[in-house]
Amino acid sequence: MDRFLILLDGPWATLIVRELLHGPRRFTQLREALSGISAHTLTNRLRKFEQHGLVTRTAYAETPPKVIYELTPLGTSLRNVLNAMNDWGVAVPDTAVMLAAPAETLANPLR
Amino acid sequence: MDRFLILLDGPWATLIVRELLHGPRRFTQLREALSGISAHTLTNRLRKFEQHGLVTRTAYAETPPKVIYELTPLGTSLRNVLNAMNDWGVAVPDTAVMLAAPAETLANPLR
DNA sequence: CAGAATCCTGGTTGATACTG
DNA sequence: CAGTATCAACCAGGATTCTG
Repeated sequence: MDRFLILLDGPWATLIVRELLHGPRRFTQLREALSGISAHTLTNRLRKFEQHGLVTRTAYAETPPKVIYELTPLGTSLRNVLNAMNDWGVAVPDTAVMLAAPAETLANPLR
Repeated sequence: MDRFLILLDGPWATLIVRELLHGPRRFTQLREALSGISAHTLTNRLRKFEQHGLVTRTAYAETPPKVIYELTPLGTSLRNVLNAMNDWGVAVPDTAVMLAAPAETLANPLR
């Protein structure tokens, strides 16, 4: 599991893999799907994944150029973990996280 | 799932929750279990968890003082996700991750 | 024992401008 | 289209020192 934490470092890393679980994607497709991510960040994450064997990068020498990113079997094996995260996020009501702080603090005399 | 990524930010966050899944722990117990973590980091993560309702903090006014951290039901509900991570780490052979990098890295000095 | 206070580093991320 | 280059900000994390 330590390995998981190293490979999927940062908030975007996980989201990128999740997107690629839907199938091969082009660079621009990923940028659009992950609204808010910068080209800089997306490139860095993809390079890291590539180095660790999670994704493959295929470039086509056309004009305009086309690059396809695809999960390797290793990358695809992350599906279960990503699903578990998703299930948790769906199952937990918003109020549970949002309204948690104040009451706890008051119930605790020492602090 | 986005919420998961925000709450369990950084490598230590996940490891701390995993340790608390084994039961309530004292501050020092956590430090020993998570060899290498600084008091600074441990305190910060625990405070964040407390604010978001993942753990409860109970302080006993003794000498020496004693503080117990315990997962709330919300925190315990993370068990499935943590298990999924663990399963992945165990299932993936070391070689799959280790041998994917070196050639790429040397040929491609990104920085 | 369980922190708090302070200073500092490294890595992720963004913004912008530019290229094959 | 798919990046690269550069500058800069934020935050997790570490090291150290010091309390109640």
